[in-house]
Amino acid sequence: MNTPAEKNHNPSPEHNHEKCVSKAIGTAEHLCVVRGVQLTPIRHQVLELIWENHKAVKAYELLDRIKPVMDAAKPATIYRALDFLIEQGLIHRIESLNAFVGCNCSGHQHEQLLLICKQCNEVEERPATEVMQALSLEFDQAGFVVHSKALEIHGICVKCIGLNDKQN
Amino acid sequence: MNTPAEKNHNPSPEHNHEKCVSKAIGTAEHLCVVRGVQLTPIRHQVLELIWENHKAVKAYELLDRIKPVMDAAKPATIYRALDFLIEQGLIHRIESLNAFVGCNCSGHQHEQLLLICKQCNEVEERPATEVMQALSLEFDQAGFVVHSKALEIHGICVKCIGLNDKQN
DNA sequence: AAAGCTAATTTTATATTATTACATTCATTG
DNA sequence: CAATGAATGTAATAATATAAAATTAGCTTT
Repeated sequence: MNTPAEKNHNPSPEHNHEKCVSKAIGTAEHLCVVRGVQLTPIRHQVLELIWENHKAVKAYELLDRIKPVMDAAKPATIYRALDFLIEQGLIHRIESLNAFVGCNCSGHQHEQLLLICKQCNEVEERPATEVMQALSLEFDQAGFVVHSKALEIHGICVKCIGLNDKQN
Repeated sequence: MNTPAEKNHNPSPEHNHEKCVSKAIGTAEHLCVVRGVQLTPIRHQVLELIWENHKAVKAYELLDRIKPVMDAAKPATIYRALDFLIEQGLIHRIESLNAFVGCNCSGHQHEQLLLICKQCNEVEERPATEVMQALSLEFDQAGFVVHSKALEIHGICVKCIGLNDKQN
């Protein structure tokens, strides 16, 4: 029998996460320079922790994980870093989990459809163009002026379905 | 100058709220009988409080509002009632606000698009059929099996836009 | 270098939201 | 009417998030 941790370790053979992270961090660094904002050590650290994987991560988990490196870290330390990263569009806040996840859509449409797997906790972002168009029509019909969207879907991702099937 | 409360009082001339509430409560009572579940006094009370208006309301606000009637009420009292009402599809939980709102779509597709006004705090539910269809396609493409959806849009509703325009 | 400015951080405290656990009571129904 | 499961009462605490004031670090202006 697998431990929960093992069960939730769900690598995709074709996914090179090292590359994925370095791209995300690189883009973040570049964007901050371009925008004249500071990706300070704390912010950089938090962003790296978030990018350790593609799973939704909680603020206090980040706090625990940053403490070995930054003993003085307090909730406010984390929340301020998260606020900054969200403002800069470098991470998403997942409202329905009170959690956070790295965003790899910087520069494009930032508000995407989030598919959140209950089993492995990984989050897939999808631009979902048709959905967004249908939403726009809906807003027009309602006369509603949008400021922000939370489009969060919970279920089981394709990788976990595959794993589950194999087990039977 | 208006007080915030006055500013946020935003009645629609064509909306008969008394009728609206009695319909919602009536439907709830009926559904609970049909389903063989108990709409106990506490649950009924909480449902009525939620239906006082169409605004998103917080759990601890409900707690404060129920105390005059039920002095013994504690957080668990409210959260248990809310859990029941959500299970029965009689209210929605608004994930991005940690708040709740009455649901008038019982019997139909329960998961609807929620348009949440930042100014008056009212929530409009919309079936948004085209959006839902586009979402289904997206899930199929992703191979994702959906358990639940949170589709929450924040912005300014058509009534508030009208009011704001008049003020200029 | 000193003074002044701003953004960022530290620190402490506290507010807000939600759950757990266990005792008790209530409502059926066998 | 006793047994059972559902609902409630109660206390404590966990989990999430923010506020506010003091301090620091890095600039820039003189």
